[in-house]
Amino acid sequence: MTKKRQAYYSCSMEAALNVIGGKWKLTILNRLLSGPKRYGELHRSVAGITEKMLTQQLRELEEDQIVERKIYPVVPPKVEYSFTESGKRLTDVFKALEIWGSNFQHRINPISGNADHDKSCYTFKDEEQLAELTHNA
Amino acid sequence: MTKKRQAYYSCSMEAALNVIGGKWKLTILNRLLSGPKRYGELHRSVAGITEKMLTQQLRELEEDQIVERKIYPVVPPKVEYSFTESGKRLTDVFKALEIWGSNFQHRINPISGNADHDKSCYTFKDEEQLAELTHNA
DNA sequence: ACCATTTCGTACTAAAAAGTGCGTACCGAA
DNA sequence: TTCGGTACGCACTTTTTAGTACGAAATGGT
Repeated sequence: MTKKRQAYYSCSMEAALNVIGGKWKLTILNRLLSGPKRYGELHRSVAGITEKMLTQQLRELEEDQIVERKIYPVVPPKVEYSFTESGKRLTDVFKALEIWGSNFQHRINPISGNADHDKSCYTFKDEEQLAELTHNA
Repeated sequence: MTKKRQAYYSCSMEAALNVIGGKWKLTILNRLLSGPKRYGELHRSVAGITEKMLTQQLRELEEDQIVERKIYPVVPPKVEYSFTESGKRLTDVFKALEIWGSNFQHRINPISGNADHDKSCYTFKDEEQLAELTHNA
């Protein structure tokens, strides 16, 4: 059963949001940034996700051609997921979200001693760039 | 009744997505890009939205300090909504989403003669920049 | 013959988000 | 005194999304 989609988008932004908008998708995609991953690896590295949700989200990402699914004809099964070219281009979106989101969390919860709020899912090529952009407003 | 939020974000990207992730939020924010708008103006310009949803989404955006609500003490009531400074900084996120989403729609539905798919919700300061970025991959 | 391993499928349930419909306050004008 | 215009609030229903629980295939090793 493929995901229900809005019949109509008033603009491209909405289409993009729909693609990455699932509860687990950003986390899954983040894990794939460091290279292809097997189903089981993903399952272990995305804390709390059930197998059903993992499979479902991966299917949707595959359908949208964000990730590729490579099946090795072995037993027990081996399946690897990785970014497509189109998926790789989401990097700019991730960066923008990470920068704004980081500022947002500092503003909403400035005195939290909880370092969780500073976790960065996206690893910038240039870490200094993030630091700079993050604190200039 | 304020929106239920995830208790925990594994990273800032997720927090950001949560803020702009409502079904109508991108559209509403787009309308505000051209300046402050009254409740009624927004209602008329966002096709299909109900008053309940408009109010609800605006309340959430206000709570997250993305938009400001200015009440004029007149009868009948007059209320104006506009971006906060933090809200204005979402521009980078919008750009990234628009660029990627535009490519995505071309790829998913390339032969659609329907110009709807080309609607841009975000007006770039430099239109050429968009065109350039949109077609280079 | 039986078991372990890996990657799912699927019926069912629960929770969250969105949509419907109707009501309210305010005050000046007719 | 009733009416119009504006910006909502709220109870309820429907739709969508997420979670639970369990089952299945394939095959090499014991």
